[in-house]
Amino acid sequence: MDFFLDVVLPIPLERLFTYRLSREEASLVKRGMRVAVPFGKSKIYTALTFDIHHNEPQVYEAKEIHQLLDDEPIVTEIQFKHWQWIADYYMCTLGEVVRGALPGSFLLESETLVLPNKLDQVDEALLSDNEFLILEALRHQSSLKIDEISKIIDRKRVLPIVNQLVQKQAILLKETLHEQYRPKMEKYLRLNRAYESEAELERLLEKLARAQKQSQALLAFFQLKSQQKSRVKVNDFVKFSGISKAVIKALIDKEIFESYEIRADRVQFDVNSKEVSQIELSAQQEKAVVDIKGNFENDKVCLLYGVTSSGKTEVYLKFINEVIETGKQVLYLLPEIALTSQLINRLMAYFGNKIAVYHSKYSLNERVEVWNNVLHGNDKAQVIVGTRSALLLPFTHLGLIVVDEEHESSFKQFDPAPRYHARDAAIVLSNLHNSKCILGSATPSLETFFNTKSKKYGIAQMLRRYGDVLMPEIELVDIKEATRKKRMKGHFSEQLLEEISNCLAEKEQVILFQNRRGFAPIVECTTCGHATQCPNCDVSLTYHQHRNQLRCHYCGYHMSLLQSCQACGNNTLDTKGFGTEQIQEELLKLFPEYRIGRMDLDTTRGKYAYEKIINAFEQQEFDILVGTQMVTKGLDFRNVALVGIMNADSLLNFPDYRSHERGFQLMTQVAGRAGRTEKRGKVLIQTYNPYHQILHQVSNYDYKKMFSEQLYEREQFKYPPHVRIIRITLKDKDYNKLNEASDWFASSLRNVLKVQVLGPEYPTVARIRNQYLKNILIKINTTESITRIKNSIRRIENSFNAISQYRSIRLVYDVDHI
DNA sequence: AGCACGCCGACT
DNA sequence: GTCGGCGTGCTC
Repeated sequence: MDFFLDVVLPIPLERLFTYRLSREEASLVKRGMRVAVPFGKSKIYTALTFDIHHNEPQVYEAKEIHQLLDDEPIVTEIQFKHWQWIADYYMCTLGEVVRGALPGSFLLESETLVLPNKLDQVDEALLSDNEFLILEALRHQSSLKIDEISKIIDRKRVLPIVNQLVQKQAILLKETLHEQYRPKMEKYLRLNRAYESEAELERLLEKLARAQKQSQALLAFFQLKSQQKSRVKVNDFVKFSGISKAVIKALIDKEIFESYEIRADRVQFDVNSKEVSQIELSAQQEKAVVDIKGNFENDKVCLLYGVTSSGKTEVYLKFINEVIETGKQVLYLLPEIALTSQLINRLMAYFGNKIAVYHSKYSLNERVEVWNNVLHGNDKAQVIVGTRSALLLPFTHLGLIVVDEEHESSFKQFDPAPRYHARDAAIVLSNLHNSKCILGSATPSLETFFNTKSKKYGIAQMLRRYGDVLMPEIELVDIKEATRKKRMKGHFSEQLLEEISNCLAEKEQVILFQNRRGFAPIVECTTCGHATQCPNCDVSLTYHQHRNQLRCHYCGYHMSLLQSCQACGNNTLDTKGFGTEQIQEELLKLFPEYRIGRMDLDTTRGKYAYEKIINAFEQQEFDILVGTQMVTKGLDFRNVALVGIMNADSLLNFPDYRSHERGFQLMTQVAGRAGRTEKRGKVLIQTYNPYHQILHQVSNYDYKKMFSEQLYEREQFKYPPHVRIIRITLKDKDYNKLNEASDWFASSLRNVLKVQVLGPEYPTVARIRNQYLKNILIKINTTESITRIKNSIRRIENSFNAISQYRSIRLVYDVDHI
């Protein structure tokens, strides 16, 4: 009987692909292994094995697989179920989830190599110039890659020429898979066993008497060996003895030393475990623990609503500790890597090397290692701290998921599919594992708080700060008035400047929050009002001072700043709006004797840039830190007495139903950075509109009022959590075609769905990378079957694609769009 | 998604 | 002519 294998390819295609298996392969294959399969004309792709069966496909000839890449599954059954849920719920393919889940180095692709064949028998007279060049190159190199050939003959389309040469039997093509993951090997040194006995050793030392360096090396080796009482690493030995590599090599060549390699674990931390020191909880924290446990007993997800610095982390630690004692795994999700360094140090102090970290700034190889450790249930990956993609790891026995800062919108994946919300997908995952789930926040998302109100989730509250430190005093500063009276210095009100001075005089630190990076968003001509636009996107370019450049934040286009206006030629360019860079600059002038740091996307590129800035600020190498959103994210600075929000209005005036909620969260979180020790901190919020209700709710710490007001508005205007939103984006570079097509799509939706359909509308940035965009919003009542709606959307999509002009238009679904 | 194939305008 | 651009269709 023949065997056939269905596989999932990491591409956005709905269906599985079927390959033929030999009997022997069939006996080896289990679901969830990687397999290399030929795909298309000549490529080899990595796929995941799904089902084995005997149903031979009728309409095509199944190809044979290329080779199995794993001995054991690297993906678990639960993962498949979870991924399938993600694909269904977020309207993408399983392949896209696979692509987002597997560390890139798991997904090998083939590369075509060109090899010489019967070069001597080729009649050179029959060769074109290009063909001759290729063969000439092959006389010197044993193989060539396609893009190398492209360089040699300086043209893009190489394949026709290569194929000609294959026909003339001058060359051969070979598809090669390159395994990208290499375990890191460490070199060790040992003494040849022949010299183990003392007699032999003495004879050896005599023999080396004239080779001074070599006998020194030998002695040093014994010294180190007795010190370490374990294997001797070559590198350690070199460092210890100062013996050169040449000497060591000579000894190896003489077969006195032997070198050998051991696979080292790439992901290593300095372990300074204090061994689970007892976690001391305050009465408030104890109470929260009890409340959470009560909810767990009813199998409920539990929200831990604790104000900033109420000590949520200790509560998590308590639960993590309990879970790992039962031998189960813990997943600790964070919105961004930014938070990890401080938190990891803390977790490590308690749990030592049971902590593993997983996020996108980790290298491919490191991610593979964490993946394997999780899959095999290794101790050293018992607690995973990571960003949303950590959710897709192969947990085998997950006991607890903590979603910290659950309100953060960065839990929702945006650009490539799968566009999943990590918080919601985490809850599904915890159900699949029968594990517990804690959501934590000082400013819960409306959705989550609403779910606690409707008793879907449980809630535990901590409304006082740890050690009963007072919440900082928040004051609103009316800069409209101050501007009118000409009492502003740049972007600073007198009041803010005064508070900063006081603070600095007391040797305390200041954080200033400005929700915009760069120097000034726009450079505008004051004569004609023209602002330079991006040629590829419908946005004005943003000015970045440090490179004196105008940049597009959407496509990365950049140009140097011109002296005069492109439109009218006048020399009257001026900046409008302001960013972190400009604030920093003004501060340098206002407080020349102090040190001013900046933290935003531009200063935190690179793997450790973040840590560096945070550490520097902690060590008080800066007096003032100017930053964007990043400074709000749960960082714990002891010595910050003052927080200034430069412009609250820019946080509230987004044309978006969530802007008030978000503004409240952002300001409350930044405010929480102030005065985390005994002394009461202070927060100044500069605004043109001091009567805004959100600002009052922020300054009174009135989350509940904000919640009820916003919830009411969401109800009135039909927004989540009262409805679900699916956003459909259509993209095309043909403006008219896009308009026509999106009208067609929207009216079909209206006809079929009988739910509210908004749009099509242009987004704020209506063109990105030369593609025009249009959005359609579908609002679905929570009582409605979302599956039914999605099926209808799919059917409409099929009809849409049946219209040939529309087929080229890209469709993007974003379920639960934020 | 990639990638080949095929048709069409822009240059060596 | 030849090359590369882009639209179209397919991938077991």
